Amino acid sequence: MAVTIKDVARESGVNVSTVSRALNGEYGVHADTREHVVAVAQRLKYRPNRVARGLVTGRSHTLALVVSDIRNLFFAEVARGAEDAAYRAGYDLVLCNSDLDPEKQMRYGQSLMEKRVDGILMNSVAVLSKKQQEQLSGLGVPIVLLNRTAPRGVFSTVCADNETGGALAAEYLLKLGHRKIAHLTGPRHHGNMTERAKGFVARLAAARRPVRPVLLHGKNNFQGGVELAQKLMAQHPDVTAVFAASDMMAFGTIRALMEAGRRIPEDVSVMGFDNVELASIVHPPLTTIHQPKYEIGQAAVEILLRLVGRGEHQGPEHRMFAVELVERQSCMERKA
Amino acid sequence: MAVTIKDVARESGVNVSTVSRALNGEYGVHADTREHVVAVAQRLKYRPNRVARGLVTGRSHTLALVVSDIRNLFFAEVARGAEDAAYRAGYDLVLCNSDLDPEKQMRYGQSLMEKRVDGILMNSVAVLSKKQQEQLSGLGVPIVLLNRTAPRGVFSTVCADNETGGALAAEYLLKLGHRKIAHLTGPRHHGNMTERAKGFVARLAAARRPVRPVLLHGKNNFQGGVELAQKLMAQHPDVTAVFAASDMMAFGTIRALMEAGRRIPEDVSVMGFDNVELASIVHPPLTTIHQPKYEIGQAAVEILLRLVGRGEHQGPEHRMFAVELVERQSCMERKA
DNA sequence: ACAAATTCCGGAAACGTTTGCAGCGAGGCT
DNA sequence: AGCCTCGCTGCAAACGTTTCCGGAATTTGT
Repeated sequence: MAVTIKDVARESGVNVSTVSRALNGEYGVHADTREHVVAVAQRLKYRPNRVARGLVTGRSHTLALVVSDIRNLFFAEVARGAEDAAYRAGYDLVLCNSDLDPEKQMRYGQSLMEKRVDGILMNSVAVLSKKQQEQLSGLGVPIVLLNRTAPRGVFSTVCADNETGGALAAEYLLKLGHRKIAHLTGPRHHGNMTERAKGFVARLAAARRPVRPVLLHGKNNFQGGVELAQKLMAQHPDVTAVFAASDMMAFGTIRALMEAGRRIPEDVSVMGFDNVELASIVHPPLTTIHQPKYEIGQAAVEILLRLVGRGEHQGPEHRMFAVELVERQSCMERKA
Repeated sequence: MAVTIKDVARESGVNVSTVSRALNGEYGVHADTREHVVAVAQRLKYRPNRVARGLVTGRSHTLALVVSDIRNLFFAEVARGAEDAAYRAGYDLVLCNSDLDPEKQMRYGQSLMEKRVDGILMNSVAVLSKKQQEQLSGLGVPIVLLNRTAPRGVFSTVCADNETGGALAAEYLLKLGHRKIAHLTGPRHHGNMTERAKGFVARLAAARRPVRPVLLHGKNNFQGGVELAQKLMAQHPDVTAVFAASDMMAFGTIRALMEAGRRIPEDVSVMGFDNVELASIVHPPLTTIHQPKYEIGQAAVEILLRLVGRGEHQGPEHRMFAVELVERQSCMERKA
């Protein structure tokens, strides 16, 4: 059906190997013949079959991105950064949604392996058992994770400086004079969020007059924010500031607080984390910690590309991005 | 390196062809030998090389999704629906961001072709020239579009009933008593949005006392909404209701209106289209037209799968989803 | 009990590339 | 003038599967 390298070879009167070399710009083929072959290939609209090439070279020129849910704005940004970088390098990016389901995650790992992807970009392996993690790393394909992981040394990692992000939030709230503070965070095994919490409570504890925040765990999405905020109001009605571990959770807490008649920021200050586009859109505009999502995705595939470059994966690479506080209107000084 | 079918064959004392048949569950292999082969394969942790298989079968078990930008919430939803459906069928989904750039779009088409994807899910070909469109359809791979397209018959399509969506919006605003109405829409060649506009103005014109809305074209995102709203206030300060062609644009117009001191919905009613999750989150909660984004993505790959099923692509399929008005708090009756 | 049909399995071609190796001619060096 | 080198090209193997075809073994039918 399609025109193959053989057709080009026949049509231009040379051997397929010559065609291959000419088209791939290798040394050892005369300029004239190369020109001729290229011309014929163009005339025939020859398109190399990358599957066949992949079979012999062992490289598929494909990367995979497995996230919990692409509808999460954070991952959408990361995905865009990753895809752009992959595109520039001539790689494709296959998208996988794991919902953080261990079984799904492993099945994706297997399937991607069978398809011989050259590298995998994964948001977390925290939900996997030790054995499953080893199984993954034993797949022989470089993997970069989107959070710092416990067993450093096996996987590469790219992430924001979550810990100082948490510290920044604490500092800011402290500066505003808040003393009754809560932190609404995600599931317990969520690496990035635990780091945010860690930095947050550490900084609060290190204050001249230390404060111990209320800590609540829940789902990392809008609904989770709503639920946690309701719980918070029931259990600790006196908090004046809450730091949510993600913008989506912050949106949820704002919603719940408002519905309960609290004003933001007059009655309670709310902070988020991520700085998604919507953070500047909602009302009130959300004060939050910015992390460079697009750049994270980009950096991740760059690392991946380097890793696949040097055959057997050398030592993993790690990269951490700085975060910064972006001050908007969801926080204010504690009223005296 | 990896264990191949030959290893399994040698280890289990049968021919590779038998292994292949046994593992693929074909007829013509004794139950005992199949069992044995399967056991050996499992013991050796054999994973078939899908690249090799793809080379001979001509099927890569891969679909592609090319959207303008995955960060667009609409596409993120569609992508999730598509990926879920693909996953269920054992297919992979490669993600491409075109920015609606014709060149990028064509390059993706070529590249995906070379990789022998089995089908392509594309949001629009409107920016492509006639010739480019033919080139795409001549690629020999089924393509389904996310909007109704002019030259019906070549591509399959899946979309919401944008036209009656527009009509619903008109009807609603009319019912609320509005007479000075504006419609903020996207770029002129945006298929779905022109349909929305069409339904909208048609319904307004069909009213007992027909009204002709102000029509403004701009970018389909938050910033576009801001700009259009500003322009609108300058040119037609007397409008009492605006229908934005997407939720993101609606968010932008709300922002611009509020900053100009207008109250929503007391001074001006605002409607959107899409019903993204955020629509219920922002303040005020946005009245909008719901379209089933997830289901659209899902349906699109289902069609694709059917199309690749029957080898040479038969006639294209078309599917349209119903929309519905979801009433929240961004609209109210025109004050007498 | 013999022909025919059926079941099971092995051999080998094929898919479309890349790539190591060898051959061949021409040109440079001594 | 002979030899070596070097640039260019063809040949063929290899990548890991699937699948067509034919043969052997077994079952069925009469």
